[in-house]
Amino acid sequence: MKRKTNQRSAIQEVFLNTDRPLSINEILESGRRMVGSLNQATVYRNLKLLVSRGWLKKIHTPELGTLYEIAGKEHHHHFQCRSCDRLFEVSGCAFNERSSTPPGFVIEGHEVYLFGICAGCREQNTLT
Amino acid sequence: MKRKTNQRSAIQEVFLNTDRPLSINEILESGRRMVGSLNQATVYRNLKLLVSRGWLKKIHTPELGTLYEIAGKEHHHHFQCRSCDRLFEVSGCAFNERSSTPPGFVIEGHEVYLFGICAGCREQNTLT
DNA sequence: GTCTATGCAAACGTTTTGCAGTGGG
DNA sequence: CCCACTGCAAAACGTTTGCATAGAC
Repeated sequence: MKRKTNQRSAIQEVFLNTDRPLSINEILESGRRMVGSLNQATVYRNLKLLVSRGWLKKIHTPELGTLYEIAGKEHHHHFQCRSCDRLFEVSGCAFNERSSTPPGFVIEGHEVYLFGICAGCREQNTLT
Repeated sequence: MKRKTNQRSAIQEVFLNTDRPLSINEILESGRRMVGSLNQATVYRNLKLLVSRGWLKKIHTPELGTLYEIAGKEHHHHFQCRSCDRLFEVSGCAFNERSSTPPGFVIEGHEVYLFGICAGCREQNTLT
């Protein structure tokens, strides 16, 4: 049915070696270090496949565009640093779904995006 | 410096007449009812201007693409109905920023996206 | 040997830009 | 009368698709 290819394995490897959501270009660049011929179209096709398999999750942000992360992790949210423009994972959840539900609505899930300055950037600014 | 044009006024009018975030096409269609010649490029240019002025806010969702809403409203969040695919405003906020802050990070704001079934769609399904 | 997955290039939808002309101040 | 703003068309960008071929099984 589905064949195992070096390209797809490389793409999955890229995700297993990171702890934050990745952009297409980051995936393509890292993947090419493993499979030199790796093509953009192949990346797109495999990302779509892996999302439909439930292995990956798609994330959107206004500034960073589309990012992907491994699905099935523990419930968590995301933090976007407005200095280095990277998206980090934030563990835990301080959101109360029930108390936010408007009357008559059925809530099936939620996502939270935090933004500010990450620890690394904050340190650099302090030093200056 | 900045001139007042019928096109820009029409676009602002569109937002003042709605209570939910709008897509480019919704803005274009409604705007054309006021200024027939209204062009897509003009809409894009004015949306960008109004965002940079802080009059509008840009919102992104994976399924609905880019939407715009008036900025400066009371703090609120958004609910996306996975049946009718519309984005609603949800008042109030059940999110605790402080308890979600990873050590060393500085949080400046947050956004919450809820998804599920809106009251209208739920009613229809019940009737069936 | 079969048939899926790949690489390449063309196509696509959305957003941006260059340019000549319109119209607000 | 000036120059910001508009409309139009072309360009740019991210993503998808058609097709011939490489390579997994």
